[in-house]
Amino acid sequence: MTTPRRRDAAATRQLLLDAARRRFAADGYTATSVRDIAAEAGVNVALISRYFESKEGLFRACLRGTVDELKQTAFEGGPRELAARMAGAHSKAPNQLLLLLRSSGDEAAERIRLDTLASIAARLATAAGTNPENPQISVNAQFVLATALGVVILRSAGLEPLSTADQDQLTASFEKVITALL
Amino acid sequence: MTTPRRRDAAATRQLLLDAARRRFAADGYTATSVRDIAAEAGVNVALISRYFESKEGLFRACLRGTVDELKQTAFEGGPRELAARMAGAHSKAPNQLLLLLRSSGDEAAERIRLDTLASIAARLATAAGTNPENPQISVNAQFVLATALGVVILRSAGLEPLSTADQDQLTASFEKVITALL
DNA sequence: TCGCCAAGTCAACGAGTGTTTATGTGACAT
DNA sequence: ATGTCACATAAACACTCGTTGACTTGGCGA
Repeated sequence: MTTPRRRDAAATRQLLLDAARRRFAADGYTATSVRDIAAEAGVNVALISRYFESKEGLFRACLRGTVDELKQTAFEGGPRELAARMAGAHSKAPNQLLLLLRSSGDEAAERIRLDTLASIAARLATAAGTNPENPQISVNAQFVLATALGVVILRSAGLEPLSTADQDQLTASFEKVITALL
Repeated sequence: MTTPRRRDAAATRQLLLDAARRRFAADGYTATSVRDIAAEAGVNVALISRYFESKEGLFRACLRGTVDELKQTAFEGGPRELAARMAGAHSKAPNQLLLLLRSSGDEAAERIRLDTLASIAARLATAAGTNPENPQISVNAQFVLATALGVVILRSAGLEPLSTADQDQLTASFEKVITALL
């Protein structure tokens, strides 16, 4: 095992990715400048273009990471487990979900965003065990997704008492929505 | 009745307001430039500063209009009426709700935004007739609001089948959420 | 009819944007 | 110890942003 190098391309790349995810999720794409990201990461601005080609490239890389993480999370179990998992995602990694709502104007990124959202809703519908062919069920599953996203937004906006609600309260509300819709 | 004047300050002011509402709601605050708004309104850019003092002033004016309209809409009746009213708002004036989610970075506007959202949730809770002192009820009411906002976002993003769902389908799903939570 | 003032136009400003280019520099292989 | 090259930096680029001031023009009152 080598001691951490002072000049490590992979490490600084990761620093940029982490900083960008936080900034993009918090302030949105256009409101975040590459200088903001570089400053938060503690590296030089030019490295963004070097490692990610462009600001859009950096955003796509952030999105790719989020999509990968979401693909790994399993949607299984009854409504109670599903609700608990959702509430956990809110307190653990709210940035992941927020990022899916940030529009960049880039065509490719927008398609990834939409496909990911649709995929989550579809997995929700099938996990619920209800007939996925029923169109009303699809709408209901996307309603559940809408609820989860709306909660993330309102919490990040600082709306009380939602933003300080503990995990049990979130789980209870989520469970009611899920059982009612799926 | 006078013929419409070619140079009408009030009329051009309204043109700017309408264009700004559309643009801000669709693309967000920072992603929308004053030149975009002026072009869509068909007027000169300098008139924004003249009539609204600044871009922030124009945004505040848009927000004020939305808040006024929302204050006039009544939240009364049973879950079915509430659900129908919500579904109607989505097909009629989605921009109004979207605008409440657009952050401008301006302190005053942000406070108006948050206060309005909290007020809607509170009115939802009291309209449901349940005990508003129960903290879990407050969270549930804000969950209903979160669902409504999430649906607006997903619809504006073009997520199928949600964005092409008709009013009856939306009403049915909203009703399930409302009865489950309130 | 004509002067006046509100309504609208135009060009420019400084600040901030994303990106690139030339230059520096630290750490490993020899 | 030193040469070398990937890693990093700083300065500058061209461009867009919001805003401002001087200018023009249209339409109503006298």
